[in-house]
Amino acid sequence: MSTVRTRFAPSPTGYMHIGGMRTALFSWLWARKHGGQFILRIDDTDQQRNREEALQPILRAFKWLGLTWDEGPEIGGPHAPYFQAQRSDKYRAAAAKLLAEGKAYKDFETPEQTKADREAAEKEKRQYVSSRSSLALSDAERADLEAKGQPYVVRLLVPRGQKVAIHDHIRGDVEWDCNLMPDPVIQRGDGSALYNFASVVDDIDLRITDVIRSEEHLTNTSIQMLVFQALGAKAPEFAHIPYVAAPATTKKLSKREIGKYRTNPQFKKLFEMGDAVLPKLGVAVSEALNPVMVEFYEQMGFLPEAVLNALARLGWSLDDKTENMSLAFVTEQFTLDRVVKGPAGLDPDKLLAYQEYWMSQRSVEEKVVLCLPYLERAGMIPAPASTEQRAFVAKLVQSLGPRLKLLSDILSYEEYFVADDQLIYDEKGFQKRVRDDAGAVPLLKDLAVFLKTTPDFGTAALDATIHAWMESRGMPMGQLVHALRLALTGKTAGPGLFDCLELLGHERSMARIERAVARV
RNA sequence: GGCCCCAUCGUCUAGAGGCCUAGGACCCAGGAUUUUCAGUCCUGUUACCGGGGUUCGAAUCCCCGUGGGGUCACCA
Repeated sequence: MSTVRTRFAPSPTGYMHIGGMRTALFSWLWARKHGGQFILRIDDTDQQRNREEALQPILRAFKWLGLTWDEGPEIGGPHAPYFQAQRSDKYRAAAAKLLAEGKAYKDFETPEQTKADREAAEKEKRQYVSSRSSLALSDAERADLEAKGQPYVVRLLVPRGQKVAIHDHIRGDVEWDCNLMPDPVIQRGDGSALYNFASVVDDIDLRITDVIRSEEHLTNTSIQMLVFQALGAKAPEFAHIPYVAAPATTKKLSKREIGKYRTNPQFKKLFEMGDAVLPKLGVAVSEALNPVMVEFYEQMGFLPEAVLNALARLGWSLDDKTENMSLAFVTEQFTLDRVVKGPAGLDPDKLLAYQEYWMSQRSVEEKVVLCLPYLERAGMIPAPASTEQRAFVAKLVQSLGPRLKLLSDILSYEEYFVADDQLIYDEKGFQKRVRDDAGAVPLLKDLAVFLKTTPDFGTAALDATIHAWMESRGMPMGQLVHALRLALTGKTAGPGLFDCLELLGHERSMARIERAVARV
């Protein structure tokens, strides 16, 4: 049995589609599960733009998620080049071979004529098939036309009177009637190859054994099978997995619908999170950076394992209960027969749930390392953070605990990074908990006096002393908590109160209490 | 329109003839814990697209509808 070789063949479009990523993941999993190779091939046949730049975000997404490739851009391989634009001679040679063997023919019909034929067939409600008028030409006539520079395309001669069939790993047996297929163009007038042809030539050349791709290619497979046959090559195994749909729909997730997705009830949340966070990092939700793109999730501070987990569970399941799975585990367990047949909508809520789980698996130290760049990019701490700052962030992350869901959530705790006189208050909360609460101000004043003589500002010590202090006054903690939190952080919610005090320390806590009392 | 694919809670899914008065997770709603929030722990609501078969028995097999989707290029 030969080694399993799968491939993913993106076009360098400047971003990585999350649905494409899911397809790539399944392909990667299949190769890795079998100890085979995963190849990245770039379909850049008609790219005018800067390839390098347009390719980077795609490679970046693979790297971020840890989906390594064995052959392809940056690393090359035994079947280089891996860019279709650099392989045109191979396609031309293959086309010439088919031409010589009579399995393809030069079609001198003008595009206008072909189009008219197609439309006529449509009007008469009959299946359009190629006229093959050029096939009736004599060799002399053909030579004459070529000599005169009459442009032509090369079409594959579809063998009439038979069927093409595949045994798809997910769809089962699927077949098409060749009598209903027009002869597909495999080479353009300018000599360049078309996708359905180039793709097959490459799959043969790269020794691809398993083609795992999105189901929108299912129909293409009929043509490709004929090309494999014409080229005398063994066709690979096919697995057409369902496409990823927009949240709560069965429609293919598309970059063109981004405007609509903003109002999609499930998707909305993600857009709003992006709007709130991304500007702090100096970027913004855009055509290239939005919840359809992998990079969005990276920028927002999702963990790779969360995105991977969500993607793996989109259209695939292990059993009736296993939800949280690492990439290594999924690699071990992945099988194509457990891929669901229907399209699956991306579920932002579920993704968030996986994110919470995987965040809970990370140590405080790990979270700190991952959060620091966010704070630095947002300018909340100076670029190379000092040892003291790192220690402070560690303490904050520790106190935040499960409140930190996305790495970028750290950005919403500015109150721990601003100067005391710059603190912004939740005015509604301040009104309710401080101004309108008759007991609040006197209590805060008394507390300030008491804290002056409280040297130990550790959470545990504060917990004990303040509880005792309140008890001595015959008051429940509830009386103090809200007003004090508002005074210290300007907010109505946050980490435990004693954590807030310890984080800010003696001096800053005192200053903030005084400022709060003064602004009433 | 032709061809092809698909169809279980709101969502992601389990289910390969009896284990199904359909299971899990997310979401949602209650409750408990708690100084707030978050978390955690309980509890709860909600689904087999419709109609015919086959069978002692169908979510599961077959057929027909219906619905959804993909694809029909000198795009990939």
